Amino acid sequence: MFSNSSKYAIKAVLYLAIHSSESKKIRVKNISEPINVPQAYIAKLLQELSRHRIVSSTRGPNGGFFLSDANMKTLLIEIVNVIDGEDRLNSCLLSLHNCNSEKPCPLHDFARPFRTNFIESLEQNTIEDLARDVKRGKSFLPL
Amino acid sequence: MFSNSSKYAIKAVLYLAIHSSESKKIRVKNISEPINVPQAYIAKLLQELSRHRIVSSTRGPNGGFFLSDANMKTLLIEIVNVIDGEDRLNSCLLSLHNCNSEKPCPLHDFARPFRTNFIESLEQNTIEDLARDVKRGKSFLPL
DNA sequence: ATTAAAATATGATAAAAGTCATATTTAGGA
DNA sequence: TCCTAAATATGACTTTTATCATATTTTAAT
Ligand code: FES
Ligand code: FES
Repeated sequence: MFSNSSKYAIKAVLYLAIHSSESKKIRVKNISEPINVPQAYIAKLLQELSRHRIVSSTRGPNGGFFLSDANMKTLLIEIVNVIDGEDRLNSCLLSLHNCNSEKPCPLHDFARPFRTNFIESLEQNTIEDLARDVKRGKSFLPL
Repeated sequence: MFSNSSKYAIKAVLYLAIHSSESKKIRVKNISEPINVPQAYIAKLLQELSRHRIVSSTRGPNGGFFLSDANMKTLLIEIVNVIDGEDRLNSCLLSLHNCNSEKPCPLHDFARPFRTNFIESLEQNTIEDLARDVKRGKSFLPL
């Protein structure tokens, strides 16, 4: 479904959503441990996310990563698209490329309802929404 | 969702379901082309499937692969499990391992209803069912 | 029996995904 | 201004997945 990298990215951004703010930056060392991802790996992913303005960062002493108010509105699909590319979630289950709902492949109907639904969830929900669920005890960490 | 190998395997078995029989064996050369998978690759997968009695085969002249009546009853999940292992479809979206419906991770509810449903389809439908859909014009090839 | 045609077993190579290492740049504090 | 702490850029290494190649075994036909 997601690549490993996307899972890591989501975990990292969610961690920042819950624990960081403009006035409380977190450095990569202190992100990697609680989300259980190798430091050098998550550093690279955060840099990529930063380039796409999905997370914010400042360098130097007391620098680190954080989510701005705007960052909190990031849709989950944006994170996945940046890391995995736009095709991964949409491609045919059997990788047939000229298939669609008019000419569905033999597995199309097994998965379509779910997939549509799932992708819509990713398109409609923000990081802020996920963080809120956690705060309300609707979903759980640790990551 | 599926690995490439699983997709190939499903395509190959489905092709056999539609075109082969005990009295009409098909050799690997004549499977690989219509399903659009490299010959050496699909050969290896068919051997693995054969070892697990998901397809049948005989060697020597006029040999080849085919599906016995029993093979036609193979559940789709069996193919996937043989090729991808049993965990791939079931693991948490964020790869958290101590998560369940009691303590769902932040993405759990996005995907669970659909995933359960999808896996059930794979557990309930056989290759024969897929082939029937194709024959009835409910779903389409080519692979 | 001999030969040829097929699957089978085994392993080598290539490409992609995941992981690690390090030199450079930026920003803050002494 | 100079030093230090942080992200950034770049690239090397490792593991997994995908792909290709080949020698062996089995079976059928002559
Ligand atoms: S999943 Fe194959 S046609 Fe839609
Ligand atoms: S998908 Fe993560 S807990 Fe179920």
